[in-house]
Amino acid sequence: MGMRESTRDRMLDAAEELFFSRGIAATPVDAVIARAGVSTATMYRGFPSKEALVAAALERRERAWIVTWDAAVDAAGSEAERLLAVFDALDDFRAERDSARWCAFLGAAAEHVDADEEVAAAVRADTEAFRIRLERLAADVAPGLEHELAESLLLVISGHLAMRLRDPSQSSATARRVAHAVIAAIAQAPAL
Amino acid sequence: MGMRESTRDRMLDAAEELFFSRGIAATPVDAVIARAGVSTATMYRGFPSKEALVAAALERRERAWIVTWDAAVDAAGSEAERLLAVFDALDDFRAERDSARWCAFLGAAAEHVDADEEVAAAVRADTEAFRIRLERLAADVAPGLEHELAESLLLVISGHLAMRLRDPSQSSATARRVAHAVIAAIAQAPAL
DNA sequence: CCCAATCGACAACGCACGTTTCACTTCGGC
DNA sequence: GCCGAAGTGAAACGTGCGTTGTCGATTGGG
Repeated sequence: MGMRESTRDRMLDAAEELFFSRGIAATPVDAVIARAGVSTATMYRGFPSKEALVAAALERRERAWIVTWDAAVDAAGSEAERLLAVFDALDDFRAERDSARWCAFLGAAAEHVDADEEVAAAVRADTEAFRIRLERLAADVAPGLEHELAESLLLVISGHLAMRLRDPSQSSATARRVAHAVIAAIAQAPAL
Repeated sequence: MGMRESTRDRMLDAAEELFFSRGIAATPVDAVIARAGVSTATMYRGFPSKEALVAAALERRERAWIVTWDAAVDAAGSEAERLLAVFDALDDFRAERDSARWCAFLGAAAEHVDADEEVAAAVRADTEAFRIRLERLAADVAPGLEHELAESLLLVISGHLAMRLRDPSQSSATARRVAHAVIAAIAQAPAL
């Protein structure tokens, strides 16, 4: 019933590269199959549907993103720098793969509006994981206000990713500057 | 060659409501036609293609958004309040129409990745108009730094809209707070 | 009142895409 | 070397959708 790991990897590689750079709806299953060098039957034996393939690709990307993020946080110094390291991770992640011109989860959320429970669940899981990790880092910078700070930073990061959707070459400098202002405002004036 | 104005309006009403709430690709032309109470032939006599209909709906929405935004700016007091009025306008715009649960232009950008010149042009035009109007308002708050401030606020607004994509009921409070911090940081420390 | 423009109803075409099936071949552990 | 699992290649199906065409009814300005 299963499929060989190398085959599965090739399929997910192709799915990631095509779905998340050209768009999910705009990429036919045939294109993924051709890119992976796999037959139609093989794909449908490994994944029940296109949607399942999309969800699997999203989940694998989520795990890869966490690894990149963790590495950037570990490389940072102060608590504030560890919090801002998410922008380094964003840059690293984009540099590593062509398909990360913009956020796959943002794109998936925009394409699958109210439908597709499997994909929607992956998007929700990503957002939640993101928020929780931000809160953990924010607690070291602004104890007691980590919820507020994390929510604000989540908005800044989403804004950066949304800007990238229109202009994929956009640097993270503006986002970093905004994030810095937010951290300063919350950390320096905790009574605000 | 033309079409009666009332017919065109009904078509654009239906297009806006369906395309921008359910998604463009997920909405067949038939659905728009049915909703507008119009025949297939009539629609294709007025618009050469689905893409043209989408572009026309985007352009009309752009104009409506500008009206809402202007009204909110005029209702505001100080220069800083006039700059922050964009969030009031965002709330007003969403309250006025169901289809404004999230940003139509953000959604269109996500769905039409590299293709569709007509739609892409409308998205670019919206982003540019947005930036220019923000710069004009920002010039009164932080003279000489209006480009920097406008770019930051554009990011904050995009972030708010992206968050709404995942949770359409999200209020603009967080975005407003972040925007306030950005304005304070740039206006109070112009040498930064 | 008339005529031309506009519109509605409906059928049809063509195509692209997701999915299934089938007959056959290759791979890999026992 | 055997045998089941995994993969190939190609064809086919069903369907949904964008688009076109026809034709009779409706409309509205001169």
